[in-house]
Amino acid sequence: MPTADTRDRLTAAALDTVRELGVTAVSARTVAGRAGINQGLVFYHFGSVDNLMAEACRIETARRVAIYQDRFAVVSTLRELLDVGRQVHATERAEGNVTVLAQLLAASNGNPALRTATADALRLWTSQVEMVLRRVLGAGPLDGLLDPASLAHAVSAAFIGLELLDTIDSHAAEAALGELDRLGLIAEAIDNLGPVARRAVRAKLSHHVQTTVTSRVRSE
Amino acid sequence: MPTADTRDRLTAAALDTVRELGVTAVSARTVAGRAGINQGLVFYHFGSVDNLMAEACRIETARRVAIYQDRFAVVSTLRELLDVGRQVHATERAEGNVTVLAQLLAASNGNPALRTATADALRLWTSQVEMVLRRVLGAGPLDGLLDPASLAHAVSAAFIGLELLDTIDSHAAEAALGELDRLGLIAEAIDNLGPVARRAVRAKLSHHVQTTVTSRVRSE
DNA sequence: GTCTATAGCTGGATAGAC
DNA sequence: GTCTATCCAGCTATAGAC
Repeated sequence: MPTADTRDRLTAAALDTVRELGVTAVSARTVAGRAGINQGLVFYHFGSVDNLMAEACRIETARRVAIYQDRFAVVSTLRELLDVGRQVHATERAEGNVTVLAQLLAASNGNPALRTATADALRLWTSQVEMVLRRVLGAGPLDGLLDPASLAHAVSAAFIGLELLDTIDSHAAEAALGELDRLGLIAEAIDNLGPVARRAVRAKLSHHVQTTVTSRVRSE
Repeated sequence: MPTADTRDRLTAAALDTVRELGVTAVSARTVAGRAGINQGLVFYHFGSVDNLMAEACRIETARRVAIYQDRFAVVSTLRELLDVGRQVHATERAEGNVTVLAQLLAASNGNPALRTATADALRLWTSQVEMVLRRVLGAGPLDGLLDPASLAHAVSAAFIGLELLDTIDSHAAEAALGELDRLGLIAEAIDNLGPVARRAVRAKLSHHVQTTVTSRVRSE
């Protein structure tokens, strides 16, 4: 099946180009050249360079998310979530895939084809995170006070920003990630407080926060 | 002084282009055309398109940060910080300046001239955030357990990611921001706990977290 | 300082041979 | 399906008139 092979080589070459040179360096010529394939085939197989990028984004994200699915599935505490988060960050930074997503996200501005592809890709990540958060938060004292879906969006966005920061200042990104780690430990400590303190926190929270949650949910 | 006027018109037009069409749409022709100026002047005044973008980034960021400086200066509690954060997000989304920074950050990949400019620009924001965090955290029960500089990087990165997310899914970005708001309220509630609970939290935290902080600081 | 004109290049996209 | 050849648009950068 030589067709599939060519398509695969093109999507792989496109991702490599984004990783190493940034999205601005992507063109039918550079990508095809890297794949050792004629430039015209980009248009034969994908119609346009944007479509090639969109397809590559979809395929790669699905593949990466699938890799972590098993690890996400066994997370049940905040600390475990942080551990997995660190693993994902480390691996993805080495492989450069979150960077790819960040690049495509930026390039999606005023590019409808890419926009929907990156939105779909990001949703793959957030839905995974959301499932984990739902499980982790459901067991803790904050159950019902936070919205897992919204929090998942926040986490994903933070990850994207971190990966972008990493490309221009890796030291700062490393420090930031360590700090998030420490925030997680603090959250965990609060999670492990005795029942008296838990009730105190909940009492303080439930009024204002609960009303915020319900009003937001109602408006959706 | 007609020179400065032309330079200003070019940097302004460059930023407008990034805002409305994304960084990929920036070229000497599009920018100069928008400014109603001849294309060659980009090279006369700035030497290259990259340099124009870098300069525009520097100028604009300095201007935006200066606008919020007064507001940052009076922040002394976590809730006030969140309020200012919301204001910044709302204003910057309307004006599109954080989006510009996010775009340039992505475009900095493999572009040394832009890279240093965006790194400088981001540092302007983080140093502001750091000052505020130092003040806010110093008054709270977490004083000494968190590193304001690292946390400032994390906050800035999260903002960048949010603004990027906003361009492809504004609903998700809004939800994420609301959730961060709620996290802030929770933190504030903990901040306002009685002295007994405070001591309990600190006791839980201080061992593990403190050692993490000191080991990190020592390694720098 | 600003304009016109242009050289030289790269990129998107298509036609047609194989 | 893949390649060669090609057209055309748009881009960077410079030279030279004003």
